Amino acid sequence: MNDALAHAELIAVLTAVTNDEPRVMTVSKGEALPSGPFELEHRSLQAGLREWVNEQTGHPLGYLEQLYTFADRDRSPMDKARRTISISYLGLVREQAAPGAGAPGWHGWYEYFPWEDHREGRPEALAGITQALNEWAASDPMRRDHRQKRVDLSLGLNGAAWNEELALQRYELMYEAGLVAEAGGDAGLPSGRSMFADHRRILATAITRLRAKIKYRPVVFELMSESFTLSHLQHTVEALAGLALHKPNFRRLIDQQELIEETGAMSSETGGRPAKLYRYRRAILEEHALSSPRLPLSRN
Amino acid sequence: MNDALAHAELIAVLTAVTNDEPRVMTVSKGEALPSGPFELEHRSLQAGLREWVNEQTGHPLGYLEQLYTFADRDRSPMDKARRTISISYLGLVREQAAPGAGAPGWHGWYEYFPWEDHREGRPEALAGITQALNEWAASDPMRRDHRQKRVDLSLGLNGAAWNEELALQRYELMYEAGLVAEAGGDAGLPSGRSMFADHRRILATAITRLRAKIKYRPVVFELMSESFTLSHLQHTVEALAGLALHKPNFRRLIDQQELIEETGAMSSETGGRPAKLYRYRRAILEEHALSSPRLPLSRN
DNA sequence: CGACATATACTCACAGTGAGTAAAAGGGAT
DNA sequence: ATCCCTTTTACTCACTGTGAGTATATGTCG
Repeated sequence: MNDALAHAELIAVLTAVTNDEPRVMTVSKGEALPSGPFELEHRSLQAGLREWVNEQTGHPLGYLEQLYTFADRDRSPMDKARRTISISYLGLVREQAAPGAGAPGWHGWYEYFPWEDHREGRPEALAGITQALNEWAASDPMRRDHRQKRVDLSLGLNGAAWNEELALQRYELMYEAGLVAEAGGDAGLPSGRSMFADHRRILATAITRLRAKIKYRPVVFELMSESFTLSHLQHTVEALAGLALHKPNFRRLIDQQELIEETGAMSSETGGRPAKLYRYRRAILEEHALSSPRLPLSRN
Repeated sequence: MNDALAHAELIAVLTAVTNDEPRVMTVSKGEALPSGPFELEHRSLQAGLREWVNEQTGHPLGYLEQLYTFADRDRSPMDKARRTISISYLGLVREQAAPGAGAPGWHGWYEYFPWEDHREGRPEALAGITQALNEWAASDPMRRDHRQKRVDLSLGLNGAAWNEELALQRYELMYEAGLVAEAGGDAGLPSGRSMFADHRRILATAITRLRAKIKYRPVVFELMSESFTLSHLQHTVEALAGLALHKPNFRRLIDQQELIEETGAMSSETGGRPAKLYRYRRAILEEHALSSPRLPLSRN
């Protein structure tokens, strides 16, 4: 039997939100995600990553979730006798622990994906990308319709609405069309900053996962400091989703879920009426199940 | 640096639904999930698994999705110089390809998890389990309340509703309480058939994942044959969810999503009024986004 | 031919959601 | 002090989607 011996490598996407801007921890001046070998002493993969992040960054790591494992042959083309298995994780870091705006190592999500931030309307970056993808779709007479539909759905064109969860799909579409630097060409488009190997793809995976998860699990609170205002909470969600939310309805949503409680204190940060401070009720997870999509049940 | 050399092992949870019963492919007379080494020739993990399943089982494999990767030290206690990394996958097999009821290698989900099938009401198996878990909760004076809440929520007691997606949570709770054979004791409870190593845990992971996924992605159709009746479709979903569904509402749900279309033919299988046959519209995935939980958007 | 079984079609009340408006409570300028 | 500006907080209203139940069509079997 051809016994497969392999390297195991852990890759971390550590995310924090500071100043209403989602950020990711990087190394090599923002060129790569932090990664390290899985070593024999580690109890488990998760434990390995935790230890390793602590050593290297000093950031206490709260929420941690596995993203994806891959071992494509193309990734280690040099060494034919060994394969590298990469296991990627998504980790959330609390705001207080995150460094200031200009601190080294942390870069904004939207430096890498300028077209993903729709908080102030459709970003300009999308204009050029839309045109380039439309041309790419038209360029293959055989698959034209199929390609055009993929483009429309991904970018929210021709009647389709923008869907923030399709971040990974969009990146892969641009990769396939050769619009990003990692795939060769980059015809002067605002196609965002590129990264080492497939690290930007991993970041896109993390963004997609997190954008989906905030809708049905209270993970945002892993990014918030102990107490916060409702506006602050909303801005954090908006930063992650890359969308502007409806204030009254956001508030209704939050308190009908009973996720938070008042601390009693107030905040007078932003030159308007002072806002109540809230804290997350951890106990909620034990009280009642969170709403998830439902099947049409029958009572008997 | 302590370079981590490791074995890579692929584990597959292959599921089909035959005769309205969800089944999983097994080896060793139902004692283990099929697994095999990841070899150097394989292009990628996914490709490796596909090849390997084809060789071993001859079943064409449709949908395939990564489940989880783990490498706990406890799993390979003998060999200290090498670690085994296990990468598990969920695969869906179409009904027509699946063998008959008594065929070797395929076993019903609910042999391993008798308490998970609520299609005909709460199964009897839950009575004993409920009692045992309540006793377990009460046995630790310090953590009593916390434990009791976990039990109530997992099993749907004291006001909580049964949530079919908690299959993994339930198994882990029973494991923690020492009620399953894999964790030592099994005090004569109907705690289901056990499996090699942590394979039953992996199966529980697959069940949980699939039960969640059928709600927001049209994966059921990966299990159906080319044409089917609405009742057949419903029974397949019910088999997976382990729940009875409300017929009129199930139908409404399906056709308002425009997932299927009539073939024109009829089926006169089950001694009542003949039913229309339908087929899945693959094109739907390109037409409009599937509904997912939504954030309260703002229009500008 | 009538009882039975299943498929299919329609109805109705209600809760949750999208969207917008109004009032409250601070700071700062005049 | 008063008025303006900003932000928080509170309330309203129409509408759609969902839970639940009932009625009708169309076959088979005794």
